[in-house]
Amino acid sequence: MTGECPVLHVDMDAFYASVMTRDRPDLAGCPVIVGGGHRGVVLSASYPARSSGVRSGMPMTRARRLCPHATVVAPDYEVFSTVSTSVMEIFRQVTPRVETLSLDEAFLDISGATRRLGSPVDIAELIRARVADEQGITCSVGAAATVGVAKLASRRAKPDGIVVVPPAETTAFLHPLAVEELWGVGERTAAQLHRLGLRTVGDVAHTPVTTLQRALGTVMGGQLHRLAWGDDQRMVASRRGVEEDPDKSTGADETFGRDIDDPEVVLRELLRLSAKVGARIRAAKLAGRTVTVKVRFADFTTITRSRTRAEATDVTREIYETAAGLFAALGLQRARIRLVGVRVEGLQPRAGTYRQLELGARDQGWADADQAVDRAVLRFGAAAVQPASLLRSRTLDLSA
DNA sequence: TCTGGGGTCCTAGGACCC
DNA sequence: TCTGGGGTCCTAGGACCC
Repeated sequence: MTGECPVLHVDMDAFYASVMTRDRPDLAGCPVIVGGGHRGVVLSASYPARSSGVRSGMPMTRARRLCPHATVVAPDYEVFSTVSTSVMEIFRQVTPRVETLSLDEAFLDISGATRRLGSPVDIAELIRARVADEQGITCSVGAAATVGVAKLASRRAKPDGIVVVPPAETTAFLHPLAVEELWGVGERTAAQLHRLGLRTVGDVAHTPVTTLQRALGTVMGGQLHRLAWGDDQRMVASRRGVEEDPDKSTGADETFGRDIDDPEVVLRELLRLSAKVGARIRAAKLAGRTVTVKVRFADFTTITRSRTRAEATDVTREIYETAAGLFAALGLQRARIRLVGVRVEGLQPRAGTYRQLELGARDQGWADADQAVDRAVLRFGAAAVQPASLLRSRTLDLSA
């Protein structure tokens, strides 16, 4: 059976909450919620908090009501990222075939590692022991023949466990599960399936694929039907270096502390977000052609407007001017705005100085300004450079 | 004091080209 | 004077994931 379950899915248990509290013995066994901001949501909750009904994604206000005694901790993404890097390194010492899904979970193809390290259960225990010893947090592991089943198995294993699903037991494992357990089935799709009278994965499996496709679309319908039979061809896609596998888009958005109806404030925020996105794109040596602005109104309705430029850009000023133009074209008359966002899509590698030769003298000035900002941020940190100064003076004041 | 922030993928209509 | 069809790009929205 060693060769029958070549895919592991490893998932940290309550990752953010575990990391934030591992050095706090006083909080062991206590309800802990990672989140914050007065308009925020729960990012992660410890298991004692979950037993009160707290879930990630839930508004903080509701979480506090459900679990008034919980300790609320602000997230520290630098620590999360450091722990994540170490954990992924443990995985890579087991097999080079690691597909990172997020900071706290990954697929491992262990088909080449069993001769050296033993059965899937042996390997899962090895990983769990090392993660616990070296990082002080627990994780759960699912083992199966395919990524889709391994992912469901690890959820079944939580917290702090292992579940192996051999191929012969796949349908017996899958079919009793609720449809919302399937990867890709969220609230909306689950409601659609319920309307068809389908509540379990087995129900989906025994529904003609054409019926599913009529209700959910060709791709989704076909995918769900295959998943319900544990039939998924997708292999573990070990992510290569970022050079070969860059992001397709990058963006930033921000919910205001309170709803805003002053266009000046919105524009200043668009500039700040454009600078943030521009800096990220330049750091990754990318450039993108499509700029998208997102606006969420007080009633939570959300719209996007995008424009594709003739040439890819990584220049903050160009991103900002495109974004500001899109926002102005909305013609909003003091609408109450909850959130704005800026995203650059269609990212492609930016080859060295090619871009700069294309620029006119004025634009070259903005690219130079960006480089000065990037250098200043590297030396003094992001707080040293206030993008708002760009807006007001149209020149870069490094003394700011 | 309901509802974050970072992404990916799919759909659908219209423009435009051959 | 009654009109094809395929392919690609662009835009907007929606669903989903962590």
